[in-house]
Amino acid sequence: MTRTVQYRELAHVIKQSIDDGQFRLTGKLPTEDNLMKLYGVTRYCVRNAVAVLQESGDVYPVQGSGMFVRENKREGCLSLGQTRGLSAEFPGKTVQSTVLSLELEPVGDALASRLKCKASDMAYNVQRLRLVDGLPLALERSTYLKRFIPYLSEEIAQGSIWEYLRNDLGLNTGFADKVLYADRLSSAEAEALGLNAGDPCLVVEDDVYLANGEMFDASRVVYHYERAKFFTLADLK
Amino acid sequence: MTRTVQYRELAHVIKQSIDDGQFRLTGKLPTEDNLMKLYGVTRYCVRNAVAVLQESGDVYPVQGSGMFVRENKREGCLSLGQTRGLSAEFPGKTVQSTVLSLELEPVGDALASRLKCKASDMAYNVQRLRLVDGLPLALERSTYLKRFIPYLSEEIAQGSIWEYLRNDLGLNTGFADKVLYADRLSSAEAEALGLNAGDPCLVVEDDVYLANGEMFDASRVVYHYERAKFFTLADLK
DNA sequence: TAGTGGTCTAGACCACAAA
DNA sequence: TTGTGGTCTAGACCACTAT
Repeated sequence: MTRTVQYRELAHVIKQSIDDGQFRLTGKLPTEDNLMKLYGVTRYCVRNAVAVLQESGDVYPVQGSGMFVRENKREGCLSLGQTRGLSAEFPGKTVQSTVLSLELEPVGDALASRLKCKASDMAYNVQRLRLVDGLPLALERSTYLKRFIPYLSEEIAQGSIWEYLRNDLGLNTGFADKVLYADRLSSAEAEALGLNAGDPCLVVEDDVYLANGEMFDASRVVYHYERAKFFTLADLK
Repeated sequence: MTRTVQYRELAHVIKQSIDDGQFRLTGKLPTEDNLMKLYGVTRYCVRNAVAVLQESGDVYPVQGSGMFVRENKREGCLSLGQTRGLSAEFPGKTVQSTVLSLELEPVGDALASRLKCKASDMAYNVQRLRLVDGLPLALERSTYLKRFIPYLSEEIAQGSIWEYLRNDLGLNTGFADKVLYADRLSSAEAEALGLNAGDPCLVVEDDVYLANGEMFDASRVVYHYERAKFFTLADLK
């Protein structure tokens, strides 16, 4: 008998079935009763597994009727709700990063309050131009507290910092606060993105936290307004 | 003994306590055990109540340590995750709407596929300028299927359509798909918002669904880029 | 080692939808 | 009326944190 978490695994299996189109005929999942029998688990596990899929927007419930399959992404749009790094957003495409600068320096007064740390705390400041299939998509400036990210190099920054943090450093990421707004491009930003100063842009500012609630990253990303659209789900309950 | 849903009520009570600052000293909720004893409910109810607060971003869990209180809104920002109408976003301020047009007409080919209905289906098309404390914040064009919204008037549209749908029509709203991007203002849009043609703007396109999964509203809102910022939470698990 | 949240079992009854 | 998801009880043991 396996003694691992059952419901996450079950959620994954069901998600696979959805992607395989196994429920396309009815548009909904098997009943909880059937899922219990199919996978030999209790109702608790089934409901937990389905709850995972609800949160990710893969299904929605209709009491008395069933769990219906739902699209949780949009063609050509970046996902806002579940950030897993830009690389994960473009499965078929080439995601590259040009590292414009990478420095280890004190956080400074301006960011210290935002990062809830001392101004003298050390941090990696990274500036990258993110390219998708060779075209500039976004200009990113990110500050990682050294306390949590002990090492960062230009070579790593050229790839996916996100995957490095999770897979190599084993960082237990938790959640992020995001602020979005439209603005005008500065001349420096415009040049990097291949646009003109004053052109529109979409700005996303992230405060990123570990699972234990400690903030480790503050970032500001300026997106090319013609190439970046975002998709997200909202609950209206 | 009340036979109503306990956990929603409990969630509400806990939320009140949070807002009252009762957990400010420790920064976290009482333990599950204590909540059980405090409110005389089982652990199931406690965990469900806390799960509600987790989803809304009011708390986050740290296994072995506690449920910590978290900010789920940002000063001067609109909430993206839980739309309850613009009026609900500005508790202290005056939210007005100038109705630019309101017509009952067939959906037409362009919107029919998006609304998953026939082109001949009737719908209310509403255009409104949303003002906060007298200043133009956004220009909204929304299409409501008559099948679900049998009546709509200019008087209603001057107030909160959202509250009308929920409180008066008793509509059981479910969820919304949102697409966000930056763009340039057309001359008509610019004039309404008090800006210049070609200026940046933030566009939000919504597909809004009932709890049973039927889509009843398609909208496009163009926001004043200097006055509208959005705040949202992301899960990184 | 004690405290705290996470997972799981095996039931029961309620609320809503569809036939 | 039957099927299906929603709420609830009363336990048990596991995993992680803090001391």
